[in-house]
Amino acid sequence: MNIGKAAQKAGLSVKTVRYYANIGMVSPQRNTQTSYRDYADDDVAKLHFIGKARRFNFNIEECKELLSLYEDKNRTSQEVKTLTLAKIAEIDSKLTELTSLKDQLQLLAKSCKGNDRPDCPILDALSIKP
Amino acid sequence: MNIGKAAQKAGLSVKTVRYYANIGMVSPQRNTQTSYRDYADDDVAKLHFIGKARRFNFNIEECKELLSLYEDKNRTSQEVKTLTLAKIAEIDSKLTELTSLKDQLQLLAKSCKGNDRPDCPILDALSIKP
DNA sequence: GTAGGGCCTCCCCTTGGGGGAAAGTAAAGG
DNA sequence: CCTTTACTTTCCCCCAAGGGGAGGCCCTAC
Repeated sequence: MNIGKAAQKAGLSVKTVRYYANIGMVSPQRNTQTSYRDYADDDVAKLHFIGKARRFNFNIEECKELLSLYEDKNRTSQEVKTLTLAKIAEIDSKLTELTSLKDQLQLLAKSCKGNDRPDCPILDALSIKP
Repeated sequence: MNIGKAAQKAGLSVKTVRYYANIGMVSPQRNTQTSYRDYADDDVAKLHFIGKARRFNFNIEECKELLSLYEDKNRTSQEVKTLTLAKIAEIDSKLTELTSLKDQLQLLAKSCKGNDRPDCPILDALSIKP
């Protein structure tokens, strides 16, 4: 099938699917006359797989790893689990960081009256030396 | 002072400081002979202010807003507080999203034995249609 | 025949700078 | 005074993960 149909089936944009082809992640056959990309059902399954992995915050490089594991019938489940745990840890540290930021901002916001006067503890905090 | 000294005082890289000059966020004087940027203490204070705001996850455009409020002695504290609350809300929605991702990944990881066998519920989940 | 839509490649754009080249400048050492 | 070294300048390319659009084929429908 053509790229438009494949993209639609996989729930991705045509641009995205073409990008994945360009970086060699999902390489469809080519129609020799038209040079149109020709996606098999198997390709669409991969695209769909990648789409889900991306939504789970795996980046392109990690998606490539997952995809090669997905295609390797001899992989161990441990290999996949390791990647997943690493991703969880990564998300966790991001969560910690964001939570800390939020807490600090909330403290600042609470200390600021938010009225018509110019004195603002938030700006004061941002100007304090280190 | 020269850019290196200013960057060091502000705790930023020279590249970053030059970038902020290029986008018109902190515009130092120029030495007319050498065309070296010449940072005043006031400029360094702004750089430092921006550095802190960036660490609070404010993007460049928001930093510009904060900076103009910072420089405007007639601003109301409400204007600043509004920006801060918006940033808190933004961080909050990011937290929600990441937490949901983490929960889903943890469910998957828990269901995967992580052993030498090839059967892997994680990959299975990624291949399920939607 | 021609109008529309789908597909192709190619190029520029995004954020917030990083890396490095080529060339001018300043400060320190012999 | 001369050289070396450190600093600064502008300029250009690079990152992720595509998005937007131009210009040009290809196919189908009317």
